[in-house]
Amino acid sequence: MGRGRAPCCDKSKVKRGPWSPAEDLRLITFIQKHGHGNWRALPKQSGLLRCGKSCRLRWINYLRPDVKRGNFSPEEEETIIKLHKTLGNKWSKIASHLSGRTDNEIKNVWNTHLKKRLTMKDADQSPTDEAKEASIKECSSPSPSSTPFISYGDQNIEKEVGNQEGEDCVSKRPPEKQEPTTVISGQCSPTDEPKETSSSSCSMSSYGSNFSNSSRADVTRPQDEMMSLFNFGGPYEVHNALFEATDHQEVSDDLIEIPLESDINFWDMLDNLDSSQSSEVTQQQEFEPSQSSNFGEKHIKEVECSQWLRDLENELGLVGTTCEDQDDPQKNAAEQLVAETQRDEMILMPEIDQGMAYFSMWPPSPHNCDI
DNA sequence: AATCGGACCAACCGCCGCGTC
DNA sequence: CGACGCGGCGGTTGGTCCGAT
Repeated sequence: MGRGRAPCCDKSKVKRGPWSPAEDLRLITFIQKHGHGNWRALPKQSGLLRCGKSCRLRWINYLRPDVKRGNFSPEEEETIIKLHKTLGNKWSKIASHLSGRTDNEIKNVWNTHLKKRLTMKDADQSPTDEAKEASIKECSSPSPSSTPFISYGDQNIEKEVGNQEGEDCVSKRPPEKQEPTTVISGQCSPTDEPKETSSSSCSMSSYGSNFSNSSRADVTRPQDEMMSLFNFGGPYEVHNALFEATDHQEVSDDLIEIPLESDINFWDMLDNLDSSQSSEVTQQQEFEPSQSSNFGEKHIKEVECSQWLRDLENELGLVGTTCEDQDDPQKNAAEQLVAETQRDEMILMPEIDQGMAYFSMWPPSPHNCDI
């Protein structure tokens, strides 16, 4: 405390703004392999042009396997309201009681509608409007499809919320803890307020991904759509298996075979495909080759990468490219991909298929997403 | 069809607390 | 014991989307 605050990173050398799919993938892959022991060092080790804080934030708020996406269920909202009553703006504490929810997300929900809802209630002590109905619904008639997500297993919720009457709908709900990647069926629950449940929320479930939920942004943002195709959960279902292992720093390589930082070309290819990617600092500059050798699996990865690229090219119809050489084929594939991508304004989307990652093209426009 | 304003959310910023040296 | 580094937290902002006009 009271110490001069050192900047977390050199802002001039890091990329800022929205994360690209390639960056997400790189971060995910790196953390899968190595965990996130040191956030500050992570960007350099992974080759990301981001500050460690940004990586951490991205991971915690979005990429983490157990992060839950989508609309908050009425039960969750009720819990937030109650916890906020006692804890105030301690978003992280509140988040700790809502499994899969991040403080940032809770904060957003609070600031966007919960706060308004409460002020409406306060303004009108005898509400007869929608707010009242909504609140009644929330407590009295949870839809069978709207499984509560609250981690009621957190027994200390009642310690911290000591003044909870215990008569509320929340406390009456069974401690039903769901799998982190379970589809959030409540999104389309009839109990949801229409204004907060976009119709597209439901339709997105047709993606076949658990990332089906929710918010408008989830539906329309390219990276979200991309991730829905990951076959990941959470947003990234990558994981349940993967990240259980990651947390223990032991990831079996057969789980996901996305070429990691050992192949700069791969990441460059991805980065090139991302039109928004800044090219101020090259990966090569930031990432020292010696680091890649530390991983000791370079050769294996090259083979895997080669195989991966072959599949990729097959997937993309880029047949005819020889893949015997490690560099040129990749480069050719990348160049073709870049050309095609730029032409079609498409972005490479990865899929994980039985341990083999490959990419499929996907339409960035929501209009093209009616699968 | 175009414009505008609100809603929403991801990401950034700066401060704080804790652990380590 | 103080300086430093790092992670975490909460507030705020900027961008995007959508509905209303």
